[in-house]
Amino acid sequence: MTVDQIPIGRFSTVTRLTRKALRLYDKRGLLVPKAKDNITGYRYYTGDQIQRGVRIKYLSTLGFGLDEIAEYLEAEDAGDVSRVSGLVDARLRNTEEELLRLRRVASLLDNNMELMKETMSEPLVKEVPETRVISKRDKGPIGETIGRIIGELMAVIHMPENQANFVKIVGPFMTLYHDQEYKEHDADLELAVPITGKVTLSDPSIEVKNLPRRRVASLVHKGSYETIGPAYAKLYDYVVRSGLELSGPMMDVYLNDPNTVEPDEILTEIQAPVK
Amino acid sequence: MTVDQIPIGRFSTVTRLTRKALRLYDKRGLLVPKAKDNITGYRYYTGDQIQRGVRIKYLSTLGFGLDEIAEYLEAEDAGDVSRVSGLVDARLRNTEEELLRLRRVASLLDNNMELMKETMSEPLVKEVPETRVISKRDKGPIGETIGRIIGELMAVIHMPENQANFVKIVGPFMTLYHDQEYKEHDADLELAVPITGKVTLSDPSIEVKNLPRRRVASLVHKGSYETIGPAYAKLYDYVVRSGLELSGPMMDVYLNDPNTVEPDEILTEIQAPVK
DNA sequence: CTGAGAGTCTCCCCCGGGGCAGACTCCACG
DNA sequence: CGTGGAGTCTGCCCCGGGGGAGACTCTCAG
Repeated sequence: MTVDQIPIGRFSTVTRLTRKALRLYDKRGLLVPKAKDNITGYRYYTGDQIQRGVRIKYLSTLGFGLDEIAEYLEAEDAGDVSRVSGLVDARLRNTEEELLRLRRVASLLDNNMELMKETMSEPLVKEVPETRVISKRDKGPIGETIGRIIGELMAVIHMPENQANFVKIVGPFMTLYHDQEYKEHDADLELAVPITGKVTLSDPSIEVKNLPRRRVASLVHKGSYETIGPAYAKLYDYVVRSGLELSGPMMDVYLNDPNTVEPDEILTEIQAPVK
Repeated sequence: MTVDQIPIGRFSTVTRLTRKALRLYDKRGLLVPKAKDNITGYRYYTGDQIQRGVRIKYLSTLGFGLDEIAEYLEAEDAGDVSRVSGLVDARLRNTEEELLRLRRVASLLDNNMELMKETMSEPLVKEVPETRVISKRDKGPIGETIGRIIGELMAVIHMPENQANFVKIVGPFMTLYHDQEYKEHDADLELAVPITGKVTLSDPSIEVKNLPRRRVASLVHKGSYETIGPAYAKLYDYVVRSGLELSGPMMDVYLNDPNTVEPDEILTEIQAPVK
């Protein structure tokens, strides 16, 4: 069947994958042409490979990465329905997060910069008393990880034993940034929330402890997290001008609930520990 | 002022730009540390540079590329309001397109693959008569370019002279893919729409001509463009099985208006010219 | 049979950084 | 004054391809 000797250009038009992509998939082992003339190096695909090519293209427009696509196709061929739908669910969740983010971005671009003035309070230095908190420290991509850990802490607090012991949240959630630099994808984060009551812990990575009394420079920012930049700059400027020195991890304190409040009504207190 | 000797780690926390990003911006000339110890290579930033860093971070979360950011900041410093708002508008348009696309993707992921069956007609071979069209051929990113050219053609058709001469659209828009392979970012496209009446042309790149009579293998696909893959595969399979040979650019014919109809009701006819 | 034009090959640099290795440097403490 | 740990440096490979160069090959027409 000479019909089944499809060169890359033709295969490209029918699968709507670019040549560049096809060569890459060949190298990665994702879609290897059935025949390759190893004198000239020409790739020749067969008719059966079109299905796989189309599948790959589709999954790729849905936003799957190449490794995920390989896994997906493998699971599909093996009839492993749960693995397939797990991958789809994960992708759907990512897509929806991205949608939320882009909506925020679009609204910022739309009423451009208007709201950026006067969206923060004046910085001040204050004393924060010792606080009993439940907390967990972990590493990961900054946004997801914060959400995930908050969920885990909430789960512990709402366990029947703890509810029976009247464990209660008595202050806002806060994030401690333990890195000495800003990281986005592998940040070292600690989430903490003030509580009362006798807590039973099951997960060893979650602990109850006292955040020590500390002096902080602090400032409250109003608006979505994307616009928090100037607040950090202002707080730092204030610290330097006051002749103070930073002495510990920065903290974000979530004064209201970002999930229930409009994005531009979100209140975040930034605390910078000083000596 | 030793205070103004800010090493990269500290500068990173206060601007929320990663070190990697800062080093890149240095190399690209976007944000060059005021001082660099050229024995040790250590970068030292100053307090004034924080503003610029914060600006860059903000623009970058809005989705601007580094070149655009440089242009934006330059225009902003020069007080060139129109250039700034031009950049913002362009970004907003891109963001909104991306939102539309992600919404389609999310809905595909949600009711996963259910609709993919029976969303295309059986392929057939037919004779298409010679047709008088107004058309324009151009290169560019596939999605945008199609939209743009359609807009240009519509503008010509709706010019007063042409309306006075009863120029009318008498058939669906169609795209001819002139590349011998699939391209995404620099596709060679021709948009055409059947018309009647005596047309006055102003733009030399737009022409009125006859699409010659031709024999095509054809199939109608129902659904958003992301799911069109299997239709191409099926049509190609049909062509090969029928012992036919492809002989010209593939065409997409838009049987209804993608902008007014629900995404999964979109009808696209695919035509593959055969000998 | 030969040439031209179309198709294909590999290699290299680009985006906007992330992750890591190996080497160097800074600062504070003893 | 030395040393250890934290901070920083450069350089390399990775993502998922896009763009282009320079060389080779295929096929069709004369």
